[in-house]
Amino acid sequence: MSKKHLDKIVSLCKRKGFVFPNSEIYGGLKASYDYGPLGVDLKRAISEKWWKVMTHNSNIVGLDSSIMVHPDVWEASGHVANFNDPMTDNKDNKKRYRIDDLLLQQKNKVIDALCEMISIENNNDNNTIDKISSTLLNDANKYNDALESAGVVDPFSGNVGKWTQATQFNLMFKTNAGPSEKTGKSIYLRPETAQGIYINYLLVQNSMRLKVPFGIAQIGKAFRNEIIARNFIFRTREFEQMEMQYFVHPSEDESSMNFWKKQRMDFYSSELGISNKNLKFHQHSKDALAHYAKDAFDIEYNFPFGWGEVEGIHNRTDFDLKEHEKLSGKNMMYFDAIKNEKYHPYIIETSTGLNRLFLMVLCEAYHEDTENNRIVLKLPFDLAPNKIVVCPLLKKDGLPDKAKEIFDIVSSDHKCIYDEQGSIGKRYYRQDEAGTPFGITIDHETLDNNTVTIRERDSMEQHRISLDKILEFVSKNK
RNA sequence: GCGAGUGUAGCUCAGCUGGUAGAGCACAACCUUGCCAAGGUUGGGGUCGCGCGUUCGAAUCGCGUCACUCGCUCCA
Repeated sequence: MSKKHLDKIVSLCKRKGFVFPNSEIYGGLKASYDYGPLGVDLKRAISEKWWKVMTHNSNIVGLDSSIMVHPDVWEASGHVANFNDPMTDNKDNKKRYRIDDLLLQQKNKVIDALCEMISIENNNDNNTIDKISSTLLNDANKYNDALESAGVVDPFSGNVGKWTQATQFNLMFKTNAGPSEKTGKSIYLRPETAQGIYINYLLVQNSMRLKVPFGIAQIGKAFRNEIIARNFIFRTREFEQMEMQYFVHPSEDESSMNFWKKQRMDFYSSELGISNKNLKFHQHSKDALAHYAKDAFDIEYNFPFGWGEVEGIHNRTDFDLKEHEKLSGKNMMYFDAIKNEKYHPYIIETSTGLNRLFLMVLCEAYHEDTENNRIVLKLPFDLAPNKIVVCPLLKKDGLPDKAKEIFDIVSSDHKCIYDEQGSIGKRYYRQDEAGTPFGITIDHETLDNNTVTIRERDSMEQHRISLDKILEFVSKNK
């Protein structure tokens, strides 16, 4: 599938009511999209599949925690410290660097010069580096040209760079709780839903009388100030996560990791109809691991723009629980009454982006049927926004009345749509493009003997069946 | 954030070196049509992303801005 396909999918999404650009009448807002009537149904169908697969398992329960939480949560999680990296650009070649990364690659005399400039001692350690970068940031105006005058070399060009002053990139959205800017408290919109699970995990465990291993599942919005937001709905600043955090005994972490890797990969093929050839695992290398992770796998999908992550399966160890215990001073240990043992469970995280799954499902379903000159969205029946289109063959002779009657009956079991506009072929094609799996057509014969033709979207085959066999046919052929 | 490109009707686009907008599809109404788009008639819809400037006059030129695409960069 080529990049051109993405353009076509974007256009189809807008035409058919799946996804609209947000705030379009005001010129748009970067990387912000709205889900239209068909889109919201598709998105909901995907999340319902996930919810069912997760929480119908007896030892996984649901949670809906708040988007806004106590700011200390993000101190404890490491998000405040780890995602506020001071950056600088080299104006000569437009390269951008994290200042700490850059300094690590400098000769000692350069670091010495910087230390002297900001009057600290050079201990030749990471602490010194951190101190330099935070000072450059905090007094950005004063140390405007510090990097350049200290002779900091651009590793790419090998020359001293023309460095801009240190700039902070805040990955978290900061806002104010309380009606007054002055008295209110600065808080963050959550950058991941996981922390809401961790801070509640003992309450959940107690109230549901759960024993390790158990899981907590949550679907909700998260917010990140991505530096680049691109590829349609693939990376947006506001997005919806579906996370399941699985709490295990520390000795069980690796087996649990393997279990969930398989479970999650299977989900895509068996529940969402994604072809295996378009899916793969990607293991994070040890030095690319997040600050909390011991091991991490992504599930990637072959998007029109290349392989992209749709889910992360991470071994987060006991890092988060221990950090929360440290900062809050509250016990975060699980008590195993049978073994009479107290410990911090390890957490295996499965974290997926609903919006990405949505895009993946659309990319997978999109087909150009050149033989019949039509576009078909081959969505699985369960995911299709509309299941059946009901059409009178002609807009006369009482056929519309009969069709509406049938529409009412079938609608009680399946989401249906009624269409009498245009030629019958045109109406079929319209629905093919929206992914509607079946079409029922009412003709004069229907008036005589209560039979209709039912047409299948993918094969375009038609069958004559009696009215009372519609549901049976649909459930057999979906 | 930097660089390049793009921005005209719901969608895809045309509009030459400036003279105040078009097509196809889509949509709506009516006719036609007895099962797989593109038949007929009629109609709705655009201050040409937005702002400022140059000009007698700008969709067309310049600057700024917003958005999208691509490349760097970043990515829990």
